[in-house]
Amino acid sequence: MPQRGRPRGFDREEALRRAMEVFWTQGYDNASLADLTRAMGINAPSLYATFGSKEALFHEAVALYVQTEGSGIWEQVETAPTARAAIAHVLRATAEAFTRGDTPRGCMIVLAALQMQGANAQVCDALKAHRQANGCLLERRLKRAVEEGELPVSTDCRALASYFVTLQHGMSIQARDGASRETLLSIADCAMASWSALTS
Amino acid sequence: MPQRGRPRGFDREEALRRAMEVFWTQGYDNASLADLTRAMGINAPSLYATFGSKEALFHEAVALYVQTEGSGIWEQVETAPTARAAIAHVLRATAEAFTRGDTPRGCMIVLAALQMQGANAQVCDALKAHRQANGCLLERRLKRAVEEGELPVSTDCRALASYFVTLQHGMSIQARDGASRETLLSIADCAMASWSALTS
DNA sequence: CAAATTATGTAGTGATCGATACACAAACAA
DNA sequence: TTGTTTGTGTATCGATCACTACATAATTTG
Repeated sequence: MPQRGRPRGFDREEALRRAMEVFWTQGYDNASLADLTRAMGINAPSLYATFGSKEALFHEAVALYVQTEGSGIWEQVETAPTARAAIAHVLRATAEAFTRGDTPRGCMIVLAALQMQGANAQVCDALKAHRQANGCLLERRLKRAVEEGELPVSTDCRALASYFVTLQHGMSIQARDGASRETLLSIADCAMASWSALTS
Repeated sequence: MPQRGRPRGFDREEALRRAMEVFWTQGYDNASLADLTRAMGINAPSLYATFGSKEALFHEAVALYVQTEGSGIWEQVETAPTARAAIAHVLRATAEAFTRGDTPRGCMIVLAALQMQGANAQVCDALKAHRQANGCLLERRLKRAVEEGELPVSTDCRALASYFVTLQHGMSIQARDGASRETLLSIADCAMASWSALTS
C-alpha cells in the first residue's frame, strides 16, 4: 500500500527549505507562523499536520541547514591532510558561505536563538549542542595532529580549538553587520598567519 | 521651583539598571513588558510616563550598559602605552567581564538583537553602530601605533582590527554557551601569542 | 483652603502570538 | 457505490503582545 487518503498538495522538502530560510534570517522567535506559512505557501493546519509544531519544524530546519549549508564548512575537517589545512579550509569556507549573496548572511546555528528563556530553552540548547560539537570536532582533529607528529605534544588542543571556533562564531556577527567577503577572508588570513606562533 | 505634582515613587536609575539586566539576559524581543515591569518594580503606565516606550527604554539601557559595563573593556584603548597593550587589555577585560558571575554572560551589544526585521530594525541598527564603533576604535589605535613607529607601515590596520573585534564578538557566544573564564582567557592568550606574526 | 500638576493602579485596548475545531476535498479499499 | 483515511481551507481559540484611558493619589502653587 503506497499511500492512503488525500495526497499532500505541496513538496515537503521544498516547504522545509523555505522554512529554514525564514528561521535563518529572522531567528526562531521572530519567525512568526504567519511568516512561515506565507513563505512555505501553505496554511497553518498543513504545517502542523506535516511537521507537528513550530519547534519541531525548527529542529528539522536546523538538521537541513547542517546537512546542506554547514557541510561545506565542516565536512573536510577529518579528511584534510593536515590540521592546518583543515582549519584553514573551515575559516575560508566560512568567509565564502557567509557572503554568498543568495542566502542569508552568517550562520543559522549561531544567530537563530541566543536568549535561552523559558519556552526557548530547548531550541537554544539544540543550537548550543551543535556549536559545541564543532568545537569538539576541531579539538579532536588537533589531537590527531599531535599524535601524527604535525603538532608538538605541548600543544593545548582545547585552547586552540576554542580560539578558532570563537573566531568562526564572531564571523557570523561580522557577516550580519555587512562585512564583505574580502574582510572575512582577511580575518581568516590573520588567524592562519599566526598558525606557527600558536603551535610551537 | 524644584518639582511640581506628585513625586515619582521609585528610583529612575535603579529601575533603568534592572531593565538593562532584563534586556541583557533576554534580548530586546524576548523581554516582554511584563518581564520589565516585574523586574523594575513598577507598573506599565509608570514605565511609559518615565521612559516613553519599550524601544526608548532599550536605548537608554544600551547607553547605561556602554557607560558602566562596557567602559572597563574599551576605555583604555586610547590611553594604553602601546597598541599591543591596548588590545591585550581589551581581550583580557572581555574574558573577565563576560564571566563575572553577578552579571549576565556575554555582551549585551552583541547578544540583545541580531535579527533585523521590520520593527526591530532601529534597535538592531543602534547595536550594529556600537559594534562598528568598537572596530573603528581599534583601527584608529592601530593606525596611531603605525604613526608612532610601534608597528610597520605595511600593517593592514583595518584587517587587524576586524580580526580582533571578530574574536571579541565570538567570545560573547562562547560565554553564553558556558565557557569558563579560563577558557576565554586562553582564547585571548592565543590571539596575543600571534601578535608578532600578525605585525611584521 | 482650592487649583494646578504629576504619578500611580486598575483595567482594558486592538493586534498578534502559536495552535486547533470542524467541515469539506481527494485519494484508496471493499 | 460506500466507507475509510488523510490533507486543505476557513475561521477561530485562549494567551500574550505593546500600549493606554481613566480615575485617583500626592505634591506644589496661589
